[in-house]
Amino acid sequence: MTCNIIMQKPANINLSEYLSAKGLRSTSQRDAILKLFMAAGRHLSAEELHERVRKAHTGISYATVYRTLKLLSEAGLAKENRFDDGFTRYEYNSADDHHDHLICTRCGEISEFENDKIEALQLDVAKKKGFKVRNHKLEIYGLCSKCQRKQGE
Amino acid sequence: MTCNIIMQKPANINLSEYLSAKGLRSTSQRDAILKLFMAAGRHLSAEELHERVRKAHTGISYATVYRTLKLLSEAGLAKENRFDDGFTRYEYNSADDHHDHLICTRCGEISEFENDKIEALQLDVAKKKGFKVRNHKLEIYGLCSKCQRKQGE
DNA sequence: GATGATATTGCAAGTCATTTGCAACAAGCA
DNA sequence: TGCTTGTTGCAAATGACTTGCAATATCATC
Ligand SMILES: [Mn+2]
Ligand SMILES: [Mn+2]
Ligand SMILES: [Zn+2]
Ligand SMILES: [Zn+2]
Repeated sequence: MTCNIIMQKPANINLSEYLSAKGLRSTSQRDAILKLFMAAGRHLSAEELHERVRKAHTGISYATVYRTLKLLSEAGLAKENRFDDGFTRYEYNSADDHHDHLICTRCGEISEFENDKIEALQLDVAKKKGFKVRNHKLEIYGLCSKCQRKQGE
Repeated sequence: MTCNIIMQKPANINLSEYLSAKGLRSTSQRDAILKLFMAAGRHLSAEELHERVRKAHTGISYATVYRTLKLLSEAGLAKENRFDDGFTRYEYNSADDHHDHLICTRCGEISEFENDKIEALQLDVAKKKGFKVRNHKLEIYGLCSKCQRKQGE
């Protein structure tokens, strides 16, 4: 018997601990934003997250969403992605997760993949150039299967 | 006996032909910008190009550099790159050239590579998901060999 | 070579996502 | 409860890039 609910792997960071360790404060806004950020699917823009946040907790400002998203990124709870659509998208950063993205340019769907061979080949390439890799970004743009069918509509 | 001078492969497009085919006009600004764009190393921002252009031909505006860069991209003579440093960088687009980038986050050096295995594996990944690839972007960020030596300075 | 329709330019002003100054406010320790 | 200092909402600022517009230049036509 398996669990069909998609579970988010827990992050290796706890927000309240991070905050108090840094002399920062827990606020209802931060709690609300983190909660909705985790509950939401991945790859939200600040605007999309703000929209969800304001529905549940009126009065939370745009600026606070931005500031909190930056905080979460610094804390390691969020990861920033700049795809080719003009704004930054954030995704929940579960522990030790690395993946790259397939992005549908028609409907915006973003799917994820991991490929150890590609990762290894990247290191080979870098090694040949004496380059020390810190991070990388692989984005594949095109049409998802649904949108291929819809082509020509 | 080999040629040590790095030669730019010729583009498959000629600007004046492109312009007249589209009912557009050749101007001294466009000529100057293209000339300096090609002469310069790769991956220039609009600002960097404008700086070079204004040194040689006073009076050419920022807006014209931007407009010309967009024109060159549409003509297939330039390629836009959005790395993680906040602005668009353009590179001369020689015929049938595809490559990916290694970017030094300390000095900004950008080097290029091609790796057929990685390209093939990307297609495999996409195929498994029923995804039709249109283009992709692989950027490896880290430290170039020079900057590794300078670390700690 | 002069003419005229229209593309192009420089400038200033406008976009748009994101950031920031600031005064009102709230967390958390004493 | 009081007080220090971090946090918020709002509006204004940023900064890369774009655009409206009047002046100017190109080029097909005469
Ligand atoms: Mn992702
Ligand atoms: Mn390149
Ligand atoms: Zn799609
Ligand atoms: Zn370097």
